[in-house]
Amino acid sequence: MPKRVDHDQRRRHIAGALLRIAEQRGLQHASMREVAAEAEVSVRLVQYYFHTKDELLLAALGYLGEELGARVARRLENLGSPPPPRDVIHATLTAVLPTDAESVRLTRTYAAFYSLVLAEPQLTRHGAPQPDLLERFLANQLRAAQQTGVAHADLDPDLTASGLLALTNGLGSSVLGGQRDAEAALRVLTYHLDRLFVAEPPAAS
Amino acid sequence: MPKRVDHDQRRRHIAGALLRIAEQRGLQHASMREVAAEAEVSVRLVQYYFHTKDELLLAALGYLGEELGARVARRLENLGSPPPPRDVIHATLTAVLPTDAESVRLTRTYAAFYSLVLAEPQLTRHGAPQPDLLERFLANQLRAAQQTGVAHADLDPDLTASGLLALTNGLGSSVLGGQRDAEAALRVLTYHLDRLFVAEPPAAS
DNA sequence: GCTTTCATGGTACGACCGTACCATCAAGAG
DNA sequence: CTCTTGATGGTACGGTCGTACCATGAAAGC
Repeated sequence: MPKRVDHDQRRRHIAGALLRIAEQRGLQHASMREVAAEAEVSVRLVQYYFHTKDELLLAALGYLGEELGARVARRLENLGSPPPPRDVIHATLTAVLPTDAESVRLTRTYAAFYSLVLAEPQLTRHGAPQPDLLERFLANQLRAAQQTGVAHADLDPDLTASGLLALTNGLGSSVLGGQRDAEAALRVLTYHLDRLFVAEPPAAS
Repeated sequence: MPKRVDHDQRRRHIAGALLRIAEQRGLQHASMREVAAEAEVSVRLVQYYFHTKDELLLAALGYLGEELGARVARRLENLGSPPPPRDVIHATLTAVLPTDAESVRLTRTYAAFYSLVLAEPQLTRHGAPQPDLLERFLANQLRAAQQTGVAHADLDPDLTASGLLALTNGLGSSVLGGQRDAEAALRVLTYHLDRLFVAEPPAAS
């Protein structure tokens, strides 16, 4: 046997190069040659680890999803234990709002893939269950907040959770598009979050 | 002089072909040759009316903006006079939410341009003042609704208007992405709209 | 009636694309 | 030691891209 190589590491390295190009210059410039140059490997090697360009794109999108999930998880771990639902919701939403360098990078890269998967849905035939999952998570946090009395009781948790996620995505788009800066977006998000929770939470029992 | 031709009409015809391709197959497939074929003209003619591809893209984006503005205006005209602010807001937001065939077409086409202008901002150096304008319009409608007592008085009109627009854009993205159908999006939007207005408006004075 | 000029067609050029093909090197198996 | 095989490099092929170039009708001005 010749030298064995960690395929997963190589694939992540190359896919990372594609994600960097996608974020900085858009997927239009993510050709096999450009990706190879960015990863500092030969084009042949890109072909070797990803037999076709579609496979490379799909894998890169998967890694990107992993990165975003890891960011959300990391931010949730940094909260106290048990974390107040309001902090959980705030941390989750600001994790996907382009406010710092990492979230700008992630959301910009996602945006680069957005119109591609719109135009070629066969790339991701396994329907992404991610967003639905996040919505359910947020709705459950809202329900918990209602039961402890910190969130208004008359809220519909499902509709509110859907709205919060859509609001955050819309704000993120406007930030990336330059129509608003991150602080303004955060102000809008915080304002709407404030309206869901009671001003004076009941004294701890 | 030889036969004169209405340049504006020819440009709209060709740009319309590009917009059709962008909506149906994405801007990746909007090459000069494909646009010419879709418009049923020669490639030379596309070059003649748009000296470069960037000029074609930019003009098409402008025409698309015109179309969307016309749709919003048309829907606003169909309201009674004077139209209640709540109806104005609802009509404006549902105009940009992909609920019927026309709005799906418009938002899909916009989405196709989105990542392009993110990647190549020099395409639109004249910063689009459109969204800010729409936000101000919505904020003013909210203020009017507050003064007549149909909207809650403690709302911040600017932050609320920004939120409504971002919410609608986020909902639109999820509809186009297939994570939600149009009815579900409309349900979320209506729910949030309902929360802004008082349940029982004061009797007309 | 010639000549200018707008509108249009066809095509060629250089660049880049994704991918297939043909090699070579090196390390473990026998 | 040889042979198999995983990892890698280089390159060529067919295709499409945006654009430049060279044409040709046809209508209006003189």
